[in-house]
Amino acid sequence: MTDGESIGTELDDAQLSLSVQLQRKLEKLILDGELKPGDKLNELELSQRFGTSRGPLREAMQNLCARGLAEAVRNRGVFVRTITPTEAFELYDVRAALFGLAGRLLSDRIDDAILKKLHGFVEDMDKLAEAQRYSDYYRTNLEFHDYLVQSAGNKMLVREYHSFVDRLHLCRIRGLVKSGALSISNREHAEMIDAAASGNNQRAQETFFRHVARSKLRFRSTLEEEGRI
Amino acid sequence: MTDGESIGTELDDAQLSLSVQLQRKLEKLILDGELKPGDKLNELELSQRFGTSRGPLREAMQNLCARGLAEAVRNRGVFVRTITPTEAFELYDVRAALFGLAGRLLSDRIDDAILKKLHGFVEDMDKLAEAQRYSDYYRTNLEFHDYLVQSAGNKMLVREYHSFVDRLHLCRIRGLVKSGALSISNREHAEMIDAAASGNNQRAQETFFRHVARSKLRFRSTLEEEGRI
DNA sequence: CCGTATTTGTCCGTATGTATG
DNA sequence: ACATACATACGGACAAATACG
Repeated sequence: MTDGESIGTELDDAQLSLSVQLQRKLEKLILDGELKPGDKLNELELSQRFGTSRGPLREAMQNLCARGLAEAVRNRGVFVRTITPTEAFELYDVRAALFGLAGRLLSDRIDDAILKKLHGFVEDMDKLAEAQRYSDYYRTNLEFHDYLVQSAGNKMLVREYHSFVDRLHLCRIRGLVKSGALSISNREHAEMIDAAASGNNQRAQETFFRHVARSKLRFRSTLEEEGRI
Repeated sequence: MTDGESIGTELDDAQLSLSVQLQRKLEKLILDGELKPGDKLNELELSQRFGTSRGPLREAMQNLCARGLAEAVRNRGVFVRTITPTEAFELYDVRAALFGLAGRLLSDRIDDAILKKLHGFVEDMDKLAEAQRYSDYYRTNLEFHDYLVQSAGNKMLVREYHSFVDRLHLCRIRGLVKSGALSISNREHAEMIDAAASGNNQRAQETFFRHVARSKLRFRSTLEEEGRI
């Protein structure tokens, strides 16, 4: 297994229908910020760009709409979804609830292997915080949260959680990119692990929930500082 | 306002794109059980049945796939989603988390008007339970839960909650259609209202969560009795 | 292995609606 | 207000790939 995993994005063709392939490409364009909120998804332009006809492309765009990454306006076209601050707050709350469930479920199935891996994440992030390597911290932080949700063992939850993380991504917030926020945030991570390891369902859920709730508050502060609210 | 609300399903045309209209019709067919899990959605047959071309129909089917009500198999077609017991349990857990969030949010904004309406629902259901009018109880029960989620004031939550309720609907469980389960269930409803009115965030969330968790247990029992597990 | 049916994707035509000058 | 240009929405016909009997 020299590679075979990381390809994924380029050569997974073949098996999937064209509309699904297009859907993923569009998704990538949006999440990478190449297509920004409010941008129009021009059928002709995109179909030529991808070398397909308009049919599959329209199907892909519909798919994005259903998942909340885009929205269609009758007779005007499809646009990248614009998330208002109010909607972002709503998304945060739902994400908190989903993440809380992850904590609750995880506390019922956590074992030494998971625990070890989780502590590894936190140690890594501690070092990255100290070294002020914000970008790496951000990435590791995402992986840490992903791993937590994955470990809860509920596929529906994983799918849904990502759906909300993706939509929040439309806001382009690297909220915690300042000063000592990193180590504070990482202290919360350690608390979450303890809560999950305690075996106390409800406590784990609440701890996980509040972690995202605090992210929401930080996000709100950022918006206020930027005068966007 | 003699009517105007109940039409909705028939004459909402005009404004919406054809693919959205078709999506709703297909959704109705599935949720009404006219199309059962595993059934194939034949493009030609359906497009003729609805009097449209394949384009909008395919877009509608993609939309259903994105929302988990159907699934597409390359070069074989689109089929109504089959929910395995395992998946159903997963759906219940996520639904519980979403419903718990509704309780938490509701406890922050509940007022006399909402409280009165909620108590009205419970009284109605008490009467229906006594009269053993199961079908009416079931419908009112759904309305009650919908109203709770609506009242939480988070549109993203409403949308997501319904998505999960719909998918669970694919299992066709009228789980609580037996004996004294109704009045027991309704006692839980009263407890939920009290918890929401207490103003205690966490308690409300937990109470709401456990209500769905108990539904999950009842569902599991039903499956076991039917030997499906 | 072959013939049929179905799906998938493409192309073109037309109508309708929106935006722009 | 009007005309033009452009994009979308929908329909229908066609070819290719694949599944199934």
